[in-house]
Amino acid sequence: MLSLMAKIKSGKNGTRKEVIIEKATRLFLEKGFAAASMRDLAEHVGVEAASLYNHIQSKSEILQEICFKVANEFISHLEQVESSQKSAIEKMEILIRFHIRKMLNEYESIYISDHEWRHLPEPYLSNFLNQRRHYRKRLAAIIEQGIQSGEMKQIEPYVAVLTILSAISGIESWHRSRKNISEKDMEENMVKFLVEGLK
Amino acid sequence: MLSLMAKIKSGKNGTRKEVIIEKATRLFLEKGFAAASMRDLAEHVGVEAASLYNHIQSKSEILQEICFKVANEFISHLEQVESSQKSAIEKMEILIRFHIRKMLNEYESIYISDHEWRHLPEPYLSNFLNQRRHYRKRLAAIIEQGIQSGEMKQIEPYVAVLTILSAISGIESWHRSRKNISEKDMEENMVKFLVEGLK
DNA sequence: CTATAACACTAACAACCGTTAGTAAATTCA
DNA sequence: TGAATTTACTAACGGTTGTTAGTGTTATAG
Repeated sequence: MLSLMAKIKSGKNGTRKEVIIEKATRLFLEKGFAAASMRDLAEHVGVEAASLYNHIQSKSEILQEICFKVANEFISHLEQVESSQKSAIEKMEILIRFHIRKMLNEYESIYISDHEWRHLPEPYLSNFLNQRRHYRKRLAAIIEQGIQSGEMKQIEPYVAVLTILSAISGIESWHRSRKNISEKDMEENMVKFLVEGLK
Repeated sequence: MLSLMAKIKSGKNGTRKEVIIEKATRLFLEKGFAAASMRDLAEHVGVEAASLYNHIQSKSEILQEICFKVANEFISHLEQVESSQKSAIEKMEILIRFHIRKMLNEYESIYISDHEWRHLPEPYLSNFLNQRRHYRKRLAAIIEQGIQSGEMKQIEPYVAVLTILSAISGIESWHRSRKNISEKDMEENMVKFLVEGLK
C-alpha cells in the first residue's frame, strides 16, 4: 500500500513524464504544437510513440501542463507582490523584472504558453483565458493605483499592461538570434524603457 | 493575344486567388497555419479542396504571399521615411504610428507574418528572416542616430527596436478582446508610452 | 457560333495523424 | 526468489493530410 510513487524516477532528469514534457516543450517551440507529431516527440525522448501513453494521457495534456504551470507561476508571484507594502511603481518594476528574467531563463515554456494556448481543448481553453484576463486586470489595477497616487503618468492602464507584456515577450527574438547582448543588458535596457515609460 | 488577364475576376472581390488568400488569412489566424486544412479553407471559399489548386500552387504558397506582402509594405514604407528630412525621433514616431495603424486595421495578415513564418519552406524562410533582420537593423540605425544627436536617451538600440515592435504586436490582444478602448486611444496611448520611452 | 481557355468536380493516392490493444521485457517490492 | 507493477514494443485502427489525375462544365474570345 502507501503507493510510495513506485519507481518512475528516470535517473537524473526526474520523472519520465517530466522528461517527455521537457522534450515536448522544445519540439512545440520549434515546430508549433499542431505541426509537432507524437512520433516526432517519441524520437526525441528515445522511445516509440505508443510508449509515451504510459506516462501521459494525450498530446493536449502535455500542452495543458506547460500552459498552466507557467500561468500558476506568474499568478502566485503576482499575489506575493500584491501583498507586499511597496509603491505601485516599485511593484511594477518587480513584476516587469520577474517577467523579463523568466523570459530570459525559461522562455521555451513561456513562449508556448503565450502562443499555443489556442490548441488547448475546452474547458481548459476558457479556463486559461480567464486566468490570463484576470492576471492582466490585476496588473492594470496596480497601474491605476500608481496613476492616482501620482507616481505614474496619465496613461490607459489596459494599454500599458498590453504594451509591457508584449514588449517582454519579444525577448523570444533575442533567444533566436546570435545574442550580441548579454542577459543583464537585456534586462536593464528593457526595464529602463518600460519603467520609464510609466513615469 | 495580349492575354488581357482573361476573366478571372470574381465579381466584387477581385481575383479568385485573392479571395482564397483573404479567406486563408482569417483561417490561419484562427487555427494556425499547420492546423488549418485545405478542405477547411475550401469550405470557406465555397468550393472543393481540389479546385483551389486551379488558382494556387500549394498551401505554403498562400503563406508566402501573406508574409512577403506584409514584409514588402513595411520595407517600402521604411525607405520612404528614411529618405525624408526628419529628425530621428520624428522618424521613429512616424514608423511607430505606421506599425500601430497597420496592426489596428489589417492585423490578420500581420499577425500571420509575425507568428507563422516558421512554416515557410526554404528558401523563403531564410529570405524572410533576412529581410526581417535587415529591417530591424535599419530601425536600430535610426535610434542610434537619435542617441548620438542627443534626441534620445542612452539605450541599446537593438533592445529598443525589439521592445517597440513586440509591444505593437500586442495589439493582437486588443483585437481578440471586447475592445473597451477605441482605436484612437489605443494609438495615442501606445505612442505616448513608446515614444516617451525613447526620450 | 465555335474554339479555347478557365474553372469546378469526383475519386483517389500515399503519407501521416493521435491513439489503442495486446504482449513481452524490465524493474521494484515483499 | 517470486509476485506485481511499470514500461516499452509491435501492429494496427480509423481518420485526416496535401495534392494529383482525369473529366466535365462554364465562360470568354475571335
